[in-house]
Amino acid sequence: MVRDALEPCGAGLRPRADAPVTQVAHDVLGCLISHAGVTVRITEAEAYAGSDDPGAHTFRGRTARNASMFGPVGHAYVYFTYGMHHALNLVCGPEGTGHGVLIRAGEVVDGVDLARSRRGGVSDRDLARGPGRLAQALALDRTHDGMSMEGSAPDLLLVPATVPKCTSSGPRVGVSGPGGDGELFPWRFWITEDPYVSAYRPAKPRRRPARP
DNA sequence: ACTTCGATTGGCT
DNA sequence: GCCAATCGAAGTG
Repeated sequence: MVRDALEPCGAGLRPRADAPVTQVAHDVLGCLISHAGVTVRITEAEAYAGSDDPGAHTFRGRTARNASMFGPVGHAYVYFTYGMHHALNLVCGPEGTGHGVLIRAGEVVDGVDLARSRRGGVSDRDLARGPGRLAQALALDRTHDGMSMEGSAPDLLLVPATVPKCTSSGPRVGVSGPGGDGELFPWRFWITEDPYVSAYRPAKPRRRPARP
């Protein structure tokens, strides 16, 4: 079995609770994820490991915002950030650990017209190239936080497709502090040389306020 | 109650 | 390359 970190679940797949979150982030590459009439082939994902991971939203424990990350696998964590963007995670690991995989980018392979209308005339390459863009293409917002990937008609469907020829890993995007150290947490995974992978940007250094 | 800033994006220099 | 947008979560007092 090639994708050991995923298991059958209703009409599709879900992360295995006993699989390392990094392996899930790798194994979702090349899979198809569908919501609201659009299907995306996943090209890039990042692992976040709860209380073990200073870069994770769940590092400091459960809050109203991140509660769904502490739930069981087979559900999504969708959060709102920067006052305007949403991002999609798959809940991973044993219930209560707060582990998850951020789906960072992909190629729209079905429902292209719908995705274009949601994304307002950008190039097809940019329809879902980046976490905020991908969430917009899939029409995801906070109302979808906690949605199920299970059942015969799940809210979010993950299915296998062609396994990528070659994958790469490296530091996570936009993660500052200890969790941003690629040597400790090289937990961004992508399909090597795929044009639908987002551009890497280092975390912006924290600016100190000027003191008069 | 108040302040800071974010797992980002798009527009402009 | 640089920065404004935009708002709520989380941290501080």
